[in-house]
Amino acid sequence: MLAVVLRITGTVPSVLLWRRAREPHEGRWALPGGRLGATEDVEASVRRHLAEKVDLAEVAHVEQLSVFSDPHRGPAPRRVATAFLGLVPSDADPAIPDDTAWHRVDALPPTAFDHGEITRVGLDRLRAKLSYTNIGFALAPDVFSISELRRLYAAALGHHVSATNLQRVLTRRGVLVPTGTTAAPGPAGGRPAALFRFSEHTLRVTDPFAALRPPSGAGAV
Amino acid sequence: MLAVVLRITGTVPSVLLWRRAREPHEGRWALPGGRLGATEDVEASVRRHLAEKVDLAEVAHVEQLSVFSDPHRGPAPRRVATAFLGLVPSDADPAIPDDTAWHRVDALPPTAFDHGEITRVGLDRLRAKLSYTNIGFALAPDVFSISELRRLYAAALGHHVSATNLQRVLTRRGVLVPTGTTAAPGPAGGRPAALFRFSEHTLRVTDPFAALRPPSGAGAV
DNA sequence: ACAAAAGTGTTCGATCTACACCCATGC
DNA sequence: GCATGGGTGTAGATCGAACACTTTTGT
Repeated sequence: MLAVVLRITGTVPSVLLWRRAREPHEGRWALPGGRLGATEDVEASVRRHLAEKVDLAEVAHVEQLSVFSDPHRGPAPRRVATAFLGLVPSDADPAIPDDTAWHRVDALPPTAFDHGEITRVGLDRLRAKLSYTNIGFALAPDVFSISELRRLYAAALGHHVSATNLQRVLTRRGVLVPTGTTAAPGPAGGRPAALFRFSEHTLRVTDPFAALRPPSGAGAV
Repeated sequence: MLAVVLRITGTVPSVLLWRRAREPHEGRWALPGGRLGATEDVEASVRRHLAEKVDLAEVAHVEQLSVFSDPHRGPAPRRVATAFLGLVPSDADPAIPDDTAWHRVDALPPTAFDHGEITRVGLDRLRAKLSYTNIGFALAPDVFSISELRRLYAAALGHHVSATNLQRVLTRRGVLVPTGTTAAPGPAGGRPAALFRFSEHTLRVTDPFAALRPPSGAGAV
C-alpha cells in the first residue's frame, strides 16, 4: 500500500515523501504507506496510512494506480505494493509531521526502493487524465480564476497551456460553472477575473471517445 | 492473481471460465488464476497460472486491470486478487481442459465470488482502449480484411462500426498496413477484399491527447 | 493616458461521421 | 445482366489551437 500524493506548488507538482529513520534505506525519502489490514480493502488501507501524514480531508481524490511486485524491488522479505494516486488542492496546506515534506517532482531526492518510478507513474496518470476527465477539481481551490487554473494545468502538464482554450474546452464540456463573482485585481491593476467552480467534485470522463464513436442513433450493449 | 481472458466469438466477446470442482462455490464458473509465487512478479504469476488453461502463445496481449480486495468478496480467509486482462485473437482456437469453456459475456453463467464484476471491468477496459490505442492487434488474426476487422470491433464495442471509417481512422494513425494481397470472394461473389496487417503487435497509444495538446513547438518536461 | 490583466471573436486546420457512388467478382 | 460484397470520394459537423482585438481595472 503506497500513495503518490501530488499537489501543485508554484510551477511544478510536488510529491509527499517522508524520511526513513531506519534500515533498509535509512535516510532516504519514501512514499507514505503501510501494510494491508485484515478487515479493510486496499483503498481503505491506503487512506488509513495516509492519515498519519496528512489531513485526509485535504485529499480531494484517490485512485488506484498499479501493483508493483518485482521480487527484487526491495530487500527480502519480498513486498507487493498496490500504489495509489492522491491529489491535494493547491490552496490546501495541510499540517505534516517533521519527517515529512513536499518534494518537487523535477528534483526528487534519493528515494527508497522503486518509489521514484512509482511517483513517475502517478504523475503520468495525472497528466493523462487532465486531458479527458474533470480531474482538475482535485488540484484547484473550490473557487478560482481561469488564469489560476491555467497555471495549475501548465504546472501539472509541464507545458504551456492557453487560458483562452482551457476555458473554452472545459466550459463546452460542462466542467466549469461561473460563480458570477469576480476577484479583486492585483496591485498593478488589470481587469478583475471572473471566478469559476468545478461543476462536480467526483471523477467523470468528459471526452470518452477519441474515435470510433457509436453511431448517432445509439444504444449501448 | 486472476485473468479475464477475452476473445471475440461470433458477434459477442467471450470470456474463459473454468468450473469449480469443490467448495466454496462448487459448480460455479470462475476466472483462471492462482496464488503469487515467491520469486515471480504478478504478471509472471498470472501467465504461469494461465498456462494451465490455455496455450500462452495464443494470448496476444496481457495487461494489469485492478486490485480487488473487499474483505467480503469471498469466504474467509480473505483474498486479495490482482486482476489482468488477456486477449486471444479470433482465429486462434486453443485447446482447453475439460473443466474450461468460453462463455459469451452477454450471458454469463453464475460466477464464483466477484468474478462477474471483474469480467465487466476487463470488458470496459478493452472497449476504452479500442478507441485510442492499437489494441485491435490482439483480437484480429495476423492477416485480415477490413470487413472482418469491422466485425471484431463491432462485437467488442457492442455497437455498429462502419468499415469505411474504421479503415480510414486506423490507416491515418499508421496502425494498419496493406499486405497487397486479396482474399478470395465467397460463393455469392463480390469484390475480393484487400488484406491488411497491424503494423505493430505491442500496445501503443495512437490518440494520446483528446484535448489540451501541447503547443505546436513542443518539448516535454 | 497608459500599462496590465482578463476575456471575446474569428480563422484555420485536423479529424471523424455519414452517405452517395464506383469497382470487381460469381452466377 | 445483376446481385453481392468491397472500396473511394466528398460534404458536413465538431472540435481545438492560434492569434488578434476588445474590455476593465489601477496608477
